[in-house]
Amino acid sequence: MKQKNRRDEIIEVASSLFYDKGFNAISMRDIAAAMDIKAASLYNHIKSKQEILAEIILEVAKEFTAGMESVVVANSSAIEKIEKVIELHIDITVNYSEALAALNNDWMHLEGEDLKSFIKMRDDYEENFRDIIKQGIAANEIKPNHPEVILFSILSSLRTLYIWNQKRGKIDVNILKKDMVSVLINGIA
Amino acid sequence: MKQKNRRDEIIEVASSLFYDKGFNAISMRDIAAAMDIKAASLYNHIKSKQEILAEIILEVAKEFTAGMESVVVANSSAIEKIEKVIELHIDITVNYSEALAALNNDWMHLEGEDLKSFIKMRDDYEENFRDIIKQGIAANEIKPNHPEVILFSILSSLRTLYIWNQKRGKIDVNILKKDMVSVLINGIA
DNA sequence: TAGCAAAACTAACAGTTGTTAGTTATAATT
DNA sequence: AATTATAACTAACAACTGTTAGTTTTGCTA
Repeated sequence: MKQKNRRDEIIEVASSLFYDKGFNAISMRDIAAAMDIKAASLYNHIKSKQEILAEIILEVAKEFTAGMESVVVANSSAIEKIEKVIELHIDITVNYSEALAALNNDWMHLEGEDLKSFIKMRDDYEENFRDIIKQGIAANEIKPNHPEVILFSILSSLRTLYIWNQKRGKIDVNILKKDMVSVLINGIA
Repeated sequence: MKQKNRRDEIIEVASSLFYDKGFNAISMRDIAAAMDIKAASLYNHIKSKQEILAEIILEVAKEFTAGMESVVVANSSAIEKIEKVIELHIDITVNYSEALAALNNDWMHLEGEDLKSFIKMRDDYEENFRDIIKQGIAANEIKPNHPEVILFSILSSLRTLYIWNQKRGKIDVNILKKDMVSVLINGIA
């Protein structure tokens, strides 16, 4: 098997640079400089700049897809499922905080098959979430507001958590889970 | 007074191109092509690409600042103030949907004084919002969850509203206001 | 110590970037 | 009809982009 250490290092360094300025503002020479090598040397380990982006984004996207699938098949109430989704996002945020910036802001710079499969994963994910909410409304667990408003209110908070979790002194993960579940499900008032 | 029509047109076209791919992925030649002129001609109306970005972002940022200031001085309960902030975001989203993409995703590409004043406006805005929440907790209007969690849960939803409001068939503004207030303040359960 | 694969290097490519200088066309005003 | 401001144009710049070809260094294994 191909040795992967150096390649992973490139992807990690790139993630961290993309985090601050985005994919298009970072050049291959920037990535190389951050590793104290020359840009051409990167190509001993990776095929293209695109490949780096795809690697970063699709790895996390697959985590979300897998996590959502295990929530969907569980035998739980809608509210319990939403709690599980909230916890899923928090766990991924803690483990992949830098990759999440690329996933949120640079996915549109993916190309070809990578772009297509990202969009499919994202749409499927949202559709699963929407179904959970609709079932919750049908079962009188969830107030009958516009499902789309509920979906995007929760999902927006979860998707941008990565910004806040590093901006302010990191809140303990368990307190964060408890408080987010409380705020997003029971409201603030 | 200098005639501003053509200049505004450039900024509008640029906004719309930045919306899809971000500031760095759009060249001056792209903007010019979208207006059926040559890139060099743009410089009869604007000083630099940076100026376009600053114009787009700072105009909306000032709207938020002004709106928040009028909420802060109002003689209302914390919950009423938060309702007003939600409505402020929805109104701005409807009127400036394309500029909001730049504000959210490309603010870090501002430079010098523009960057400094954007960050100051953003920090002040968040600080005002945080204070409203803290007052609400102190007055027993708001449940005593971590103020930062409440702040970012609401603000994340509001800040990314521009994506959803165009993605799905636009929901009527008044229904949107009612439902968002309901979901964000009273929760979904 | 010799051989070899991994991973660095230098040099260069063709294309793109934001921007400037200098010039011409357009259209309104005198 | 002549003047003038506005806004377009062509041409070019220096710097930067992702990437490649070919070469040298590095460090492990035989």
